[in-house]
Amino acid sequence: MSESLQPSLLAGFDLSAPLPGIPHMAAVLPIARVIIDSPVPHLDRPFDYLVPVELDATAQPGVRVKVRFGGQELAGFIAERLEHSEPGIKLQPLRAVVSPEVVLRAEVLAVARGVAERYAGGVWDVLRAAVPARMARVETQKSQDAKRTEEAQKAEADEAVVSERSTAGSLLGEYDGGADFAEALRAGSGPRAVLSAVPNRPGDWPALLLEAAELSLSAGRGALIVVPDARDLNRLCTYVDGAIGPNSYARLSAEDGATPRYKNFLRITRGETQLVIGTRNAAFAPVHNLGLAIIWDDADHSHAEPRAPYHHAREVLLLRCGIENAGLLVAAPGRSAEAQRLIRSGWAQELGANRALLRANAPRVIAASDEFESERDPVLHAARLPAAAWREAKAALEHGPVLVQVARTGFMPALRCERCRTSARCSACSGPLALDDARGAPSCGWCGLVAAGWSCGECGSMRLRAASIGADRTAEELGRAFPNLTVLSATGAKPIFTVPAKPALVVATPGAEPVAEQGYAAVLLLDGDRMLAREGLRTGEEVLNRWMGAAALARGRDKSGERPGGGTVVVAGDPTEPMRALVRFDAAAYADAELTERREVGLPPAVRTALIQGPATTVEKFMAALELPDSVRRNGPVLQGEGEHRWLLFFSYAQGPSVTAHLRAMRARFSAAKEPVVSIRIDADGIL
DNA sequence: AGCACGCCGACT
DNA sequence: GTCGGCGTGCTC
Repeated sequence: MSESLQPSLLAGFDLSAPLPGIPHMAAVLPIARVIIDSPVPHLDRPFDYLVPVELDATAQPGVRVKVRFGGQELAGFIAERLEHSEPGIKLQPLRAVVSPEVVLRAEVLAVARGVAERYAGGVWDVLRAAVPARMARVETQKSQDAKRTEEAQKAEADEAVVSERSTAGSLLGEYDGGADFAEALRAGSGPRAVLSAVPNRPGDWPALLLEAAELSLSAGRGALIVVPDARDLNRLCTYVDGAIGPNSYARLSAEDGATPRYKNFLRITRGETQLVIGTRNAAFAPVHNLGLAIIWDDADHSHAEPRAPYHHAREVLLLRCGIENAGLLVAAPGRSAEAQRLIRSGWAQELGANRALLRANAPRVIAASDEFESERDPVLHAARLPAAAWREAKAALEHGPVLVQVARTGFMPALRCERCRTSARCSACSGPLALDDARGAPSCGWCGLVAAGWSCGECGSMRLRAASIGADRTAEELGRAFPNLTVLSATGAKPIFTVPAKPALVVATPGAEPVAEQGYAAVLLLDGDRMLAREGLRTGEEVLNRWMGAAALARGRDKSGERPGGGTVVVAGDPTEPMRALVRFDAAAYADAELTERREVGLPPAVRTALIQGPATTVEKFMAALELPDSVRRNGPVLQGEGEHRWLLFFSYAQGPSVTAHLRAMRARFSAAKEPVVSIRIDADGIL
């Protein structure tokens, strides 16, 4: 304190300070380490501030604050309170505590930092996904609301337990190793497992997941279930509402709107509930003492965040389970290669379905490759229906609804010149032309411009034909093949969630399939060849997982008339490996074979990847500056449009942390040197 | 994005 | 000798 005179002397000269003398700071832990809201990579680190005495009580770790930073007011979170800061830095005081609610718990911050590190991104970008926007109203009105419903909720839950629980046995116990897994959960330890769900069990997958979650709750630990989208969320929530009551858990989804999202988030962070069900951002939900995290259908692309740093909910949960010593259950109708890798590496155990269980519950699967047979019947041909599929559908329609899975949405989602077959493009932006219904004019899929007087740029012809058939067109053609029958069309844009147990044809795109009340009597998978024709490393795996998702909606095969007209799945197309896997109903074996193959050729997910893209000169400088071991494979530069370069790095899981940390540090250096932004995407889907 | 600090030229 | 140009780099 030998310099104590100097600061006060300086403060005396500081005319901008409204009050004379030094403001009063908190007596203990006067330093707040703050994570600031800045998109600038080299500012992606905490900064220290002084805590004024009047903010001492509320400025706790995890609260939202306002701070002054380089001449501007920024939002931030307090990461921790400290006794001392780095010497030689003149600290600013905190400007304000926005709300005393602890919205960023220490474990969640640790997870966010881990995610930022793994994806070479900014912590704040992760936090934006992890912590919902504040809705000030919700904070005050909440508590009384919770009290009021508590009584009703208890009564409701008790009642539900009586009606549902008595009929439910152990669904987990049906899987190999499932009983041990359940026992570990009940004991409060954090077991890790992967399973492919057997369809047609009581309550279906929602019952299975809830059973696992409740085992964790029974051990006094929290549970978290992450599903891909609103459709699955609604299905799961409906089941859970019926089983244990609507107030026994918190639902967390960005699609529910800012107010309900924040309201439910507060219930979780205040510890009012330990069971959370939600979509991808719920992976960060501040569940107290998390004991089990569950991810449903991790192969679904909705689990990947579309904004930087493009993290995947499965990877978030993997990190989180390590940090919080919680269990993990990866469950799906199929199997992702990533999930298979967890089994292979011994990190997770496989809860296998034995053949007897599968035989009793899986639908019958038929491969139909008889193009020429349906070629003769113009109606079947127009509906792209192999004769075998038509026969099965016709028989199944006696007993219930039939699902038809097609690749694309719309009516004619792509058009081409009738004469020379050049694909039809928009004259303004070169986007693909599409037709929405039988009568309308073609319009651009990108800019929406209506192409009234189209003529082919190659040959001058003015006539168009369909390059692909969408769900709506298929529905129309099927209506002709099956007259007097209800034909429904379900797509992402026009969703249908459930259909009654009555004869009907339900045409749907992958992921948009409605659930049939007592299962579909038949499921027709029509566009396999088209879906498999798409370029891409993971096409086969994706198609199989989409098929498995739809096949899981079919009834089980005939069991002594208990369910008349047991479920049949017909898959149309040329015989392929994914098709054989579907017939065996064994996505795990397929994923395992895929993983073996990827390991041999050194491609993801047997290895990890980093995609580096940006202005050519900057990217080349960036690549030259990287100091990575020779074992990191480099692929590039690939020209990417106007003056853009793209590189791809391949590295092992063991190298992962050091590689992503290095990329992150290098990006910060370039940012500080005012170089243009280099985009980095780690383990991006669909790039190969 | 602002703000301080710094090195050089013009003017008192 | 002092004031002020804006260029570079840091921001608790």
